[in-house]
Amino acid sequence: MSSAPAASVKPESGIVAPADPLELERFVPYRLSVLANTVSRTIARLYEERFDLTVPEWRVLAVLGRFGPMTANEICGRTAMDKVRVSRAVARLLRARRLTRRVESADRRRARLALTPRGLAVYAGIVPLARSAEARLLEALSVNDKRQLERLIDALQARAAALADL
Amino acid sequence: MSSAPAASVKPESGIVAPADPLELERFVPYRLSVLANTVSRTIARLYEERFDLTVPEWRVLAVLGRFGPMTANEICGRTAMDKVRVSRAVARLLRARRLTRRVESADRRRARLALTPRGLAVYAGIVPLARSAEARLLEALSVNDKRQLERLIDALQARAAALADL
DNA sequence: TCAATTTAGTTTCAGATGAAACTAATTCCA
DNA sequence: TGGAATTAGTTTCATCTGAAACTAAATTGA
Repeated sequence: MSSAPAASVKPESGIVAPADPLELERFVPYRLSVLANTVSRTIARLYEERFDLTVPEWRVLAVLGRFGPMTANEICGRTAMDKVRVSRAVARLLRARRLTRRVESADRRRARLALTPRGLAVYAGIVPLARSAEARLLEALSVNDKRQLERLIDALQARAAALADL
Repeated sequence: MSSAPAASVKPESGIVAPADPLELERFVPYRLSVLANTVSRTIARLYEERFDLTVPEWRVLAVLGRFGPMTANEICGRTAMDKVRVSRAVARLLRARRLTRRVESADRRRARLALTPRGLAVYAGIVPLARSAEARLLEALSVNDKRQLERLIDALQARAAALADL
């Protein structure tokens, strides 16, 4: 593969290529994006078809399965999804009778969402698949590498969140 | 925040919650996804509006800027994007006169894509922004951390790619 | 030599997405 | 009080997305 002339253009244009062109394949934001997509798609394949479940729906099940009933708003906070995504995921889960929804009498804008037995069964079916997929991914790493990875992800996430709301 | 009862359901249903519910917030695939999205959106904000450019378009400019003219297919290989995405990004860049397209006479299915001066100017304008955004993100890490990060990303990417096409 | 297959790239279709507008309920405060 | 502002959640709209079907050109092989 030519790593040769790179960006060049008629000299008279006055515009010149950067002396040091950016190498996309070493650019950390790009690599993170490609990695996260590869991983996400691989894991999603485990449950999408088998359980007719989208990624946002799986996340909703995951937090309800772990923490018990809560409102859509609380789900937003625990899944890093915005309220539109959560609303749609919840709507679809309700249609499939995987959730119930009870308007709170204390504040009738809110509704408490809970897994039905059917929803719980889906959740219980996916958890081991998700765990083992994660384990297979991390097989590539030593115990220490895994510790480092967690630490680095946390540090970067904190930093990225700080930069995001500048 | 209740970390209390977690998934439970009418006992007579026969379905029980996993003894050890999955903790989404520690699940590596989830964390990678959230991190990559936070980073991507932050960086995209730098150029989306200012240059009226989408992420796929930026990737196309980035590889053409670095490697010089190539076909859409070669761009696919260098950007981890499928041909549909590349085709659309290229179409939009052509409309904006940021690229030229010359059908190859040797094989008239292919077309050689190249930056116009205008496209090169956009590329040259973004490169320093991208670099400095990456630098600010990585400020959180020590020199050694950065080395580790690159190594871990590479290892995970290789592993994820291997698992993806099982 | 020419029909079948492969390859490059585009278009179509059926969702998925987020921003912004919206509805309905609650809270705030003059 | 009661109108303004806030909050929970939904809908609308315009765009993005990937799978599959498609077009056109090149290659393969009987």
